[in-house]
Amino acid sequence: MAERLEKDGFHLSRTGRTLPILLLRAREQVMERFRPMLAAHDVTEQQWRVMRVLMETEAMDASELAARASVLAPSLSRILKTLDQRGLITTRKDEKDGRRTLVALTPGGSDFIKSVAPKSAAIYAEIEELLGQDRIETLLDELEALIETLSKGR
Amino acid sequence: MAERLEKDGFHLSRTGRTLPILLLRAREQVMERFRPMLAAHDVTEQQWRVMRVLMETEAMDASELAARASVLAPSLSRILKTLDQRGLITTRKDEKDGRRTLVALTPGGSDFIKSVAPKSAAIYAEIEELLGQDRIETLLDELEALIETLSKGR
DNA sequence: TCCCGTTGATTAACATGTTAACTGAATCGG
DNA sequence: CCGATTCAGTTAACATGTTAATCAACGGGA
Repeated sequence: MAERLEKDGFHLSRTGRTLPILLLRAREQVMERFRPMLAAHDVTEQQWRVMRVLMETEAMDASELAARASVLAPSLSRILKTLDQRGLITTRKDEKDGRRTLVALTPGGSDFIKSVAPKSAAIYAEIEELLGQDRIETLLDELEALIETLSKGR
Repeated sequence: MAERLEKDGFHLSRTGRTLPILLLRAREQVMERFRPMLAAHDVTEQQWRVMRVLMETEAMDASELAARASVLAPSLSRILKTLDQRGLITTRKDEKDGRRTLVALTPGGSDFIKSVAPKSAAIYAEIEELLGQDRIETLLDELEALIETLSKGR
């Protein structure tokens, strides 16, 4: 049973020991290690994520891209505009369905990722060394289970 | 060992199976359950967090408040301005140290939290029921360990 | 074919995240 | 006591999060 605060007749979990806060702080600690690298290459975390997803699977429509990169549609619209202006991606209309926007990396975008990827991998390896790969895998499994359970549960 | 992508001579962990993404998605799934309640009371997630922290320990300076609520100082400045205008908190200068701003809930702010807290607790209870308290505690422990390790590790 | 509800995407409006610059207050060293 | 430095907080500027509104393209049914 989680520790509780009992005060003035109401109770709440201690703020510092709740899923929302600890998930936020954990993510913050992880991202802190990537931030200098991302800043050095003048890309935001979200822009990097979008390009990485595109690298994994050539072209795709904006909806799928948003879902895979965990970015909301309005944010993606702005991000794509920025990346397009920088020549890192291109967009075109889907000829089968005029509503969809197909997005793809340009050769320059692909080169960009390939040049930065080793640094990203190195940082992730540092984290793996600090935490231990087993513990990370366990944690990833539990996070996936949480996501699965909450996304379906009632 | 984490699964890897090998493509064009570079490799990265699969985007969908990394700490940054899964921590983000897990938090998103959790928050999704609180959002309707927060919106119904016209407070943002961060505003709610700030007030909850204030409820736990009467008054405190802005720096400590920011740290406990996991909000950056610039965001906190804006949040405090908003909450002050709504009459939910008050601020005053620390007489011992003129640089510090002391923040406290107003009686109205305290009442607000007490009135909303039961709904928040009910939602958290739902989540506990879906996931199981044991698994949540385990997850919270692992997240705390991750935070501890990464915040100190080199 | 035409109407209409749905869907993919963008835009708008406001709040927060993020970094840097800036202000005022406290502190340290000479 | 003073000047330089450090510290707490705010402001600025830009990017993203979040919800709602908007718009064009689809698609089904009368």
